[in-house]
Amino acid sequence: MSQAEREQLAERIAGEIACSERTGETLRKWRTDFEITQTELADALDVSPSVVSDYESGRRDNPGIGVVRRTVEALLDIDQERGGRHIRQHARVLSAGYDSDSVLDLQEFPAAVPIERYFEAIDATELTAGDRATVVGHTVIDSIAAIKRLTSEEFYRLYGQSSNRVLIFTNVTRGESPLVAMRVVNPTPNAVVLHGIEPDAVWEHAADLARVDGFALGTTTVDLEGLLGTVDEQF
Amino acid sequence: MSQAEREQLAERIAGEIACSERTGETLRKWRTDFEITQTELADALDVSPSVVSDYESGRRDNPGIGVVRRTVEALLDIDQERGGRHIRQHARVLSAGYDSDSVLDLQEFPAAVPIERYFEAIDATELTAGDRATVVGHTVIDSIAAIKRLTSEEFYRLYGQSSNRVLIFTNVTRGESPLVAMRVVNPTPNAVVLHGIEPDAVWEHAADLARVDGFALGTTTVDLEGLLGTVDEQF
DNA sequence: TCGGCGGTTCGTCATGCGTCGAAAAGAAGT
DNA sequence: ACTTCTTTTCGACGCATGACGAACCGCCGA
Repeated sequence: MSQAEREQLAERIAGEIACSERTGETLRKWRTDFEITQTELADALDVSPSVVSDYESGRRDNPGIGVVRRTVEALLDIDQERGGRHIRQHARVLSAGYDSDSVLDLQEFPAAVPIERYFEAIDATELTAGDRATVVGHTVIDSIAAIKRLTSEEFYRLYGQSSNRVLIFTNVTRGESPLVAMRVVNPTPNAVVLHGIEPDAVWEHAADLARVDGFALGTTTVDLEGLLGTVDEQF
Repeated sequence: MSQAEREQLAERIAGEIACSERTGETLRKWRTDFEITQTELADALDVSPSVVSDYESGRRDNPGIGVVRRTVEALLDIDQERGGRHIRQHARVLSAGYDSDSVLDLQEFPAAVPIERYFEAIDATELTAGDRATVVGHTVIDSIAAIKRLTSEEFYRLYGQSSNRVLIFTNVTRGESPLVAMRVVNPTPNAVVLHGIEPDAVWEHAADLARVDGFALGTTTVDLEGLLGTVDEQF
């Protein structure tokens, strides 16, 4: 996490907070995203915990940018002290030019990983075996946020440059739209994982579509934080 | 300029302002970038011009985020009323995933443009003719900001995906580093333009290097605003 | 059942933001 | 030199922010 990357990340978070309708909620969103308690944040900011609560609950709307800046810096500082897992994760997404509401993680593995091994690690059930045996990275996409927020150029970039990777879609109910999207893009990823649903909840044609394009298809229900942690450690 | 793009742009600008050490200067930077006077901005915000001046001159450090948000919105509104040239320009850069301090513009032309015609439009002097006859887009890069701010991944993306394009480098003294960079990347662009220097100020080996990789090389001294306007209109 | 921990609510107070308007100083054009 | 437009400077003032601390609520683990 270079200095430049850190600054970019800080600006993005600060921008989101500053432009948010409900500052407090956004502030809280980022604190919880970084897995930091109000008390810890308050300590880092050298203020009383009630202050943090007051901001987040919106008692003061329109906080000064100083508060926002200091808060963001504190979040990043704390994460950095703890090894910088969240910073790294967001920085990866950012430096690839995406928005971390839609792209939850994006990672290159140092070496190719057999798909079975990957599925095992994230505790996925395989619905369809694919033609290609390994993956070299993964991209985790919030399917709803992506549909709503990405521009067509970004879509193109995101899906089109995902050969040899696994795409994980979160926030799916049956997996219909991700699978449809995969039919449209070219080249296709090596594997697709639908997150948060059971195998029997999957859209009936999903397996067929996966077969047509020759990618592996799986589902997993492990919680996302855990999933990302595991992948970070194992590959 | 979709709603989503506008919001993203707003967040970026707001983020930069919020994280800036000297808020006022950054506020001013963006206002002038959008070619808006203090008076116009004040009108849009429905406050007296002195208020705008006070912010920009830093009489109040630590403005509330409300001020920042409203200001950014006003800038975007005004530009939109005027046709949205600056918004479009920044949005193009953003949706390609770059930072508008380093990448000043990025544009796809509807049709391939002969390099001579492009050079003519931007009033460039050709130093070396290239192998390839046309370009399909241009990318304008602040060479110093790029060197200082981009991550290696972004560099790779920026230079590597620029085949069939023209790269314009601003903020050059002799054009040494851009030309060296071009030797390293692959594929190379179809043309390179050094902005802001006269032909005889160009680094002595520049033409040779351009010849090796077969791209056209030129210089231009027209001011950047004008250049971007012209390209916007003509192609 | 009782701490302990994370979080919320609220009364209180000083400081500084947000705003105005008037006056004046620069920058351009005639 | 005179006008016009943009920007700066400054005194003034009300009210919101930024802060504290004490009290309080829910939840969890022992």
